Amino acid sequence: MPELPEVETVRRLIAPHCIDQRIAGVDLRDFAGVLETDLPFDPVTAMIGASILSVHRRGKYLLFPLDSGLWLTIHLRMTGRLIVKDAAADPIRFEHIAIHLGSGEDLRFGDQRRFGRVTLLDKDRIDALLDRLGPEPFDRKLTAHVLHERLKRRPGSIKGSLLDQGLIAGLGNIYVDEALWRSRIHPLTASHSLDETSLRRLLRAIRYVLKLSIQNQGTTFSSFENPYGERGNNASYLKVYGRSGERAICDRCGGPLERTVVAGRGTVVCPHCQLLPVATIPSRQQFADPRE
DNA sequence: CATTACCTGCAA
DNA sequence: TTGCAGGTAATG
Repeated sequence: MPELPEVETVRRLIAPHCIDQRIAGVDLRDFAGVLETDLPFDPVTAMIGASILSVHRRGKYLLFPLDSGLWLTIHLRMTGRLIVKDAAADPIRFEHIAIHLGSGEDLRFGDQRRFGRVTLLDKDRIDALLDRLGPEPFDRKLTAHVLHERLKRRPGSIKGSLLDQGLIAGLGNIYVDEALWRSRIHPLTASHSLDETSLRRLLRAIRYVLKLSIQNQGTTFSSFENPYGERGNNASYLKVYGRSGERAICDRCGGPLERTVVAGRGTVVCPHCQLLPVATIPSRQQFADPRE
């Protein structure tokens, strides 16, 4: 579910419910492993009584600095949901943790696939975590020139690079495919072969597709819900992601869209608009034994 | 680099 | 019944 626009949507909607709220209690349910910490004390005890100072997003992480100096972080991974509920409300589907706030409301975390994590970190650990992430896509210091410097000696496909949170933080499979379509770059293009002009187009496209989706409160494909249980409205604005199959037609040239696998992920391209340049990353299909 | 593992539900 | 899913870390 959640890439940068979905996580940002969650952040914006939960922030007014969380800021300056004291954590009155924490309930773990069937899956206690959802709450992780490296700290040498019990995270539940450490959270109770602390107040949430603010709600930030960095890449796909939600960050809650507490007045105790510790930081609560939440990563939704694939199917995590963060829902605001009255404390008396029934558990949400796949609920794993409820954070009771002083207001009488709860922040409920649920996750069908149990990949998501809630963690409690100290300053050093949060710094280490954030240091691993590349720049935010909207960071003004992130320019085509900077991207070029970082990509020009990098192996692998541009799609693989864009999915790497250490290069640029917050993109996932949906918005990588969308940005590549919009900038007419084939996902298999070798990262190092893109010149600054192409990267300027790519960066503009990344910002465009992210901003559009944030305006639409994110993309709901199957499971994403905002903290009030509502769907995002961005799916109908997608040009390629999820549009493989029969009459999936490129909005630009009218040709058929094509589904492949790049960087291990399902990928949709317009093979006409997104020209495969000379320098590409060999794909498994290209070298597959024809006898197979 | 690709593949596997982590989990579960759902559509084909 | 199989394969696939919006993510990421670990492994080969």
